Amino acid sequence: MAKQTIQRVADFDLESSDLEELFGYNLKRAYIIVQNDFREALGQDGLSARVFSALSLTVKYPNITQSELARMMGIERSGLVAIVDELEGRGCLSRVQVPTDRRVQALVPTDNGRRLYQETIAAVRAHEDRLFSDMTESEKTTLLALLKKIRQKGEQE
Amino acid sequence: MAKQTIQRVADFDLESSDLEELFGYNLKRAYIIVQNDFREALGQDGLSARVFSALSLTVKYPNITQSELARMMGIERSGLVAIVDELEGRGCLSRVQVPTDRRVQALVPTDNGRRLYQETIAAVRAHEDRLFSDMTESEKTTLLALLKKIRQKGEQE
DNA sequence: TATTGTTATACTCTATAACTATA
DNA sequence: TATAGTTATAGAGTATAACAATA
Repeated sequence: MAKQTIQRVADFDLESSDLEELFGYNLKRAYIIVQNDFREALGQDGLSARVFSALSLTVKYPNITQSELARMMGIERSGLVAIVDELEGRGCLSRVQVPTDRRVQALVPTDNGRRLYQETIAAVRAHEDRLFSDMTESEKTTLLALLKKIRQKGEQE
Repeated sequence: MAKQTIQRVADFDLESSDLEELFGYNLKRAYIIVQNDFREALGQDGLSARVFSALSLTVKYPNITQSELARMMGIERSGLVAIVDELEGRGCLSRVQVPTDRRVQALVPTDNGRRLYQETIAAVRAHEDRLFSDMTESEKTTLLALLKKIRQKGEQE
């Protein structure tokens, strides 16, 4: 059972690891928890986080192009193809030819896509409400503001 | 140039997307920024975040086993093999037979491993200090506390 | 029976590079 | 020349399932 080792680790637990003071480590651990809960909440054939994000932005900005969407999501154009394929396959949006520029395909949400989005955003909010139920409103507001501050700093550079 | 679309997106930018209010989305975006900066800061042949974490815990808890380490890092045992292989390949630790339980191989940091760890943790702290330089001490403390609160909640379940 | 370390394997997410059709 | 969408491909990082050795 390697009791010695387990014992010693427990003894040292009082002084925390260097990792516990790092933002990167804590962000990752927190993110994994939220993401796993997201997946469980949306179930077997629910949307993945990235597909949900793409649907959200398409519903918000109908006729958005894939390049614009990629830029907003912070990923490469090429990575969006599979995401849009999935949303098109689920009947959530159409790729529509734009007469003024035939290179572009505007993404247009269908009624079905809008309906699925409303259902999904409700489920996502319920999952976050539950997972963050032990935070006060003030703590939640602060946390969001600080996360956005990191994003601003990162996007400056 | 699909000016219409770009124009409309810009117009709507005033009211923010639903995603901006979600913890999952903001955590992911923030985490990606910190992680990319970590990679840049540590350079071409620097340690990856996960290898750095494993080294940190091995230095802190010499003689830890791989199973314990996996548990602490929140990943599967099998995933640790490649990480420990890399650290062994870099001469940062040894797998040592434990006489009392011959299934176990204790991870023992070498002097070289401890030296690399000290160099790396200094570089990591410098990277985080720089990246978070526009936050006050109070904001940083609050952010860490709130991230830990998410972790506690997640690990309860 | 259960656990440790390990291998094989597959899946998700992402990036890079090159292609095509347009502009 | 440059851009939009696409394909092919590769690389992290992770999980699951099974195995041998050992408890």
